[in-house]
Amino acid sequence: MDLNDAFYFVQVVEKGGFSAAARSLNIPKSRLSRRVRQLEDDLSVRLLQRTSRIVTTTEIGKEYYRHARDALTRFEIAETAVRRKTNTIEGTVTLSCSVGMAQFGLDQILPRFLQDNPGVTVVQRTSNQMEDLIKGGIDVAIRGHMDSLPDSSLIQMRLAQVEWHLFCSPEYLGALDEIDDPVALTDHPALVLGRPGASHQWLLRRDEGQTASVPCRVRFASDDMSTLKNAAALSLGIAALPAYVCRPEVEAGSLVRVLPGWTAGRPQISLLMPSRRGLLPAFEAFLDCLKQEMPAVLAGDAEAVSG
Amino acid sequence: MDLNDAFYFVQVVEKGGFSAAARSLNIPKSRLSRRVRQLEDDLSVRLLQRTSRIVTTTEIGKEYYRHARDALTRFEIAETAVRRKTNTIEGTVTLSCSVGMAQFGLDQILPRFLQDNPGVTVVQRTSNQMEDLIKGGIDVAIRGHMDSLPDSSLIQMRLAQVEWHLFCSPEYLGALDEIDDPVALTDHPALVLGRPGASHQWLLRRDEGQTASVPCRVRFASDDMSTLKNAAALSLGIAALPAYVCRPEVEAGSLVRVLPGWTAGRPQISLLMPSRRGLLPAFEAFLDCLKQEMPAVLAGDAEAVSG
DNA sequence: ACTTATCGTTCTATAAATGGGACAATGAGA
DNA sequence: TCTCATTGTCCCATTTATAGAACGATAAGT
Repeated sequence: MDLNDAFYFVQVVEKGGFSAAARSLNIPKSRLSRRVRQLEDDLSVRLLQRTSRIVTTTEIGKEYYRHARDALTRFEIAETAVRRKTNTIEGTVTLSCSVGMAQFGLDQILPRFLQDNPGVTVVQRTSNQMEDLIKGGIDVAIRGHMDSLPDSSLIQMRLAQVEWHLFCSPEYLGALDEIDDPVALTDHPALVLGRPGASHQWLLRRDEGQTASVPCRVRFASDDMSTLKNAAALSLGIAALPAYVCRPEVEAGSLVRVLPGWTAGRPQISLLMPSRRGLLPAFEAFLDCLKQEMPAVLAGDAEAVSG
Repeated sequence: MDLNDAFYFVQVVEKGGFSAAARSLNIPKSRLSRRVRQLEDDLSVRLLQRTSRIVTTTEIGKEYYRHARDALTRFEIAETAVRRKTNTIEGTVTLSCSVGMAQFGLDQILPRFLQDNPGVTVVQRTSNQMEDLIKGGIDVAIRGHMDSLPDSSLIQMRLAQVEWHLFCSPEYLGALDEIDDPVALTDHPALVLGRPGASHQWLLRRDEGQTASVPCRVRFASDDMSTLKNAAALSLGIAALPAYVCRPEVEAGSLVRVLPGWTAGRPQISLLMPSRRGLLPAFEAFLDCLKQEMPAVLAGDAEAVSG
């Protein structure tokens, strides 16, 4: 059963003949003749009676026509629904990101995007574990990573490069006095993101390329950057965190940077998506928004903070 | 837009993958892969996200699926409606025949056929003019004709051969006494079927092959055989009519045959239909019924009358 | 009774879709 | 960690459908 044959048949019925339908569809009438006959053979029934001049629909042909016309209308609805979403900026974008990225990067960008694109729905799924995009039905993920991501079938796009710095409270820094040597931080209490092993160390790098590995004492480990910031502000130790995450506290004076000139990592922030094919305008608008806004929110201001 | 692609897509969604759908449909998966991709290209949108292991439906793919599934169900309904009629004896048969055939041949056959086939509807259209079957949406026509019918795209089937005889009332015959020579009928008042010209004549033929052309005087011309019979029974003249038409009156004694041994024509009764392709069981049952019953009703009994 | 235009069908070189295997990627199970 | 089975995609010889002209048939116009 070839569904297109039903379409051709419906056209012939509606235009009142093979030639008229052929003109209307801009296809050769030989095709119509062949396909309609094929449909009749498949159904083992005559749908049209034809002479060389006129075509009429048999009783059963009329019945088939009614149902087929109905079915075709549904297909048109299906197509229209899709085309509307491919022509207007609307639909749903599902985003995966880390909790930190959600709180300190996207919290500014997403509301603005939603305001600018009233037709778009955004579903944000925060998780500190990298999820399977395709299994999870995720359109796009934002991830930070130090080295280049492992090969996969996913499309990758670089969004920004951010810097991690060491932060502590002004009081804590005062106790340290003006230190300039990473070694001086050895065995200081560390406020660590994630689940560190038994031993932990800060991997620092100076602008000139000089590196230092500073062993430290894990005082507090958490998945949550907010809590780490608070712990640092309460002088519980030194936290390695993205610069953009701590910017408000640095400006407010509740946190200060330790060892300016040394970074605690320069991860790449990348965007991952399953495919580049057939992107909805809503999705492309979302990508454009991220590509435009993220560098300013993350890296650009991070430099401002470090300066 | 290839509607089959939508079908393939729906199958892939429902079976949860290309391979599963391919197994289910017993088609190579390469086709599914290609056709679904074609559909996505046509719609300029991604409907499925795929890795080498799993397939998930995108948001817009889900929406398209719902509508397409709906449309496909309608197509299934369309096909089922047809298949039911091709598997069971039901439907409508439209029949065209002359008024005389309706009154004196089919009046016995059609009610019996309708009783035997409760699912079948018969539409009878009586007319003494040959109608265009295809224009009129007529499935089958029954026509009498003397010579072979002109070539046409119609299918022809011989049903029976009938005899026309000359009839008059017993009183009228009594007045004639036992005539045996057609010439004796010259200028008798004729009760003529149809629209005769200024002059009219009976074309008679004897069993042995002898022929005679008898000029007569048109006293009454009508399209209606019933009226002609009545006119003959009222001794208004001599009518040439099909034997089967006058059988009841002959048996009742209100009409007698003039010149037994001479016939006033032996027209062929034929069945005409637009095509032999894709006949419904209901229609075939109708044909079978006619082929079986007509000879008995027309020719068989006509011979019995003439014997 | 002509001609002319148009109808649906048929024919055949050409273009397009197909099938089946090869392939890389990826989970499951050992 | 290392098979091994299975996933979806890609490739290319083969099959299939197609386009366009030719065709016979049929109304309409003259």
